[in-house]
Amino acid sequence: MSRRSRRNSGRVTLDDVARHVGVSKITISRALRQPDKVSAPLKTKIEHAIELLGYIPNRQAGSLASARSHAIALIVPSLSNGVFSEVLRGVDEVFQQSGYQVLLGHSGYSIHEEERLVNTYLSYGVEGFIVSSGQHTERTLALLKRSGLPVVEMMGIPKAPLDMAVGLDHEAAGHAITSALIELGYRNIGFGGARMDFRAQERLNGWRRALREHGLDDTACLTTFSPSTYHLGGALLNDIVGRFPATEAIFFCNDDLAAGALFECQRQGLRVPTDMAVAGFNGMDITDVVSPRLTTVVTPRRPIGERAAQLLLKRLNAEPVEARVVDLGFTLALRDSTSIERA
Amino acid sequence: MSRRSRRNSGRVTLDDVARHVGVSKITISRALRQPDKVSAPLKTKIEHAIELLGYIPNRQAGSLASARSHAIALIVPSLSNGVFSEVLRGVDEVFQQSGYQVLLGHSGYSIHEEERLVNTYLSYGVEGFIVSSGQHTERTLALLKRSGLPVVEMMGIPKAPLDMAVGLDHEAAGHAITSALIELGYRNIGFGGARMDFRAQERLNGWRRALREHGLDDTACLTTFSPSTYHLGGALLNDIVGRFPATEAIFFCNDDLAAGALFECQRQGLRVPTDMAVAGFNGMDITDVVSPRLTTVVTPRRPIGERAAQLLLKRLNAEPVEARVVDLGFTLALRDSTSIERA
DNA sequence: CACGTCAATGACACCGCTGTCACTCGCCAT
DNA sequence: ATGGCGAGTGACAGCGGTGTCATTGACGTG
Repeated sequence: MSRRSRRNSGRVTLDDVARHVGVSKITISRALRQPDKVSAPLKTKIEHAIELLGYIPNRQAGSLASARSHAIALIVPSLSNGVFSEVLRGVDEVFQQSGYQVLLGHSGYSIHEEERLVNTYLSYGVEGFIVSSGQHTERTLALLKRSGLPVVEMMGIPKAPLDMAVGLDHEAAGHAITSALIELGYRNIGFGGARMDFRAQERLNGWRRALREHGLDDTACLTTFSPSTYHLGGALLNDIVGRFPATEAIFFCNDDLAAGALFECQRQGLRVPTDMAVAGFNGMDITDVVSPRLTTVVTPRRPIGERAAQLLLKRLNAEPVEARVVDLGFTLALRDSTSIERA
Repeated sequence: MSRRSRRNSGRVTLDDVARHVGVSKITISRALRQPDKVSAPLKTKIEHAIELLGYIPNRQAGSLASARSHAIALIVPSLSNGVFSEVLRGVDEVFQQSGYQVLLGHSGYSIHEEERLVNTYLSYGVEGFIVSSGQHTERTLALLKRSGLPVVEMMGIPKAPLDMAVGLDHEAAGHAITSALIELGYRNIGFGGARMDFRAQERLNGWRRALREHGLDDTACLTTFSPSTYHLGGALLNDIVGRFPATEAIFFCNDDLAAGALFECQRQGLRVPTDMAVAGFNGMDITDVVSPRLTTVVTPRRPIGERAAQLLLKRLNAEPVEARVVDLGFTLALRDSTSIERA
């Protein structure tokens, strides 16, 4: 009697469970989704049958029938960058018990790969997006707009948000740290950048504005689009020192570069901060354990993830969202690597 | 005429495209999946219509109808751990052009969360799994077995592989690095471990075996299940030195701890390796840029990811797999942090 | 006692796509 | 002229669930 049609996949289905229990399949479906609508004894029998048969619901079929995927997409530029793994943790925490599945993708800092991912996730029927702020392709924008789905851009604060946004003002942060260095007495301040995405560029703009406001020179700037590594931090340091020997301090666009530069200084016997002051960006763990401890801009990575997830969740539940754009700010951590004890 | 039934989601469907072009929907489907079966002029018209209408295929429907999801699941313990982000890169690279979608999940080192993820991905109808080796729940094993899907365990070499496996022998690696330290002349060698998962435990076992083989003391061992951090590396160093003052060298179960210990030494003015030798595990970038450079065991993380993906892909394509278990080995990097220049 | 109400369950169509098989038509070999 | 063949296209029935509405029977109420 349990003969299967030719096309049947062989998996245990709702029908199999229903037949085993002797009820209709819709009752099984209800027992799983609206347990209070099914009588207790029947529910118990159904649970046993499910366990016995090893039934696993088919989400594809469920989503198709209900036009609900209960999934959202989170697209980050990189998964090897510690910055995003903390954001991810924040997002995960919020969505953990929400009943939504988080589909995670990484674009490798490519807006075309991002576009591909958006397309893929749309074809999966996700109900919302968390993407990182910055540039998107025209097509990405069109896809998101046409989908009508809620979108949260995170990390930066876009000038023209697609929908919602959570992050911080990277230009202001770059300006703040540079101003602090100036206040400490540094005059020849360089900039070292790698993986110059939109936000790194903004930090650079802040650095430049601060210097110009004080009538200081803003030529000691070296950047590359290569991925950021410790090694590259050391290389940038050497390049900057080589080309701009007067440099007293360098603001690196992230902590990896700053730490790499610090290590290079140690290797060369350059004293930090006496011979060279170094500042980073993000406030990663490493800045707090090296000697001297690294000055940096602490960014609220995990809160950004949490807040982005909360915003999206509210919109998914059709709850009102107080503010569509949330600036979570930043904190300056002025530490030993830029101390004032100079000659 | 384009009136929609009440249940229609409002999205553009294959039918909409078909009506627009004036052919049947199966032809549109074919134009997308088997382009050579559709005449050239028609194909062009179809492409235009798809572009114009903004049609995005519904993967749920497609998977349901074809009983193929073209997706595989990759479950790693952690996404903040740099080790796995490299594995991930290897996997991604192989699957990039394969037509398979990689669904990525992280278990947070919890076998119960892993079980939940396996269940979730099965309900998505994935066609294969890459999971990390080590302990699994009974239920996880049952689910995987019952599914009949190909499974690759990666990182370690399980004694009883579920199906396929790619990795290295962590016990042998722990033994090798400890033996190397002994050969260098160290006699009081400690072990510091955090996030003591299955593989870290194996490294510890290797450390112990090496010491015993040489009649050396194996009590200077401190471990914790807490997540591994730089800070914790420093704390473990202090604890070990405090409780086992004779310790001359410490093998840490990963590079984060080793680097943290090195930084703590620097802070305290302890000379490395003269006062204390330090070794790590994995060969992360940082080991190569700090001063002194850290001795470590270099593990083939990216190749593990690539190989795991290749194995899975072969099985998905029903190609023969030469070896179900692949040991990719490891390399000792004996560097300055364990140099022989002792007093 | 008739009636409305509510809890519990079922029947049926449909979500959007693909497997399968059938059909049409032009062309070439016989 | 006839038949066979392959390229190009279509009809139909699912895939495994869920939305919607109907049905049944027990119970409380005036």
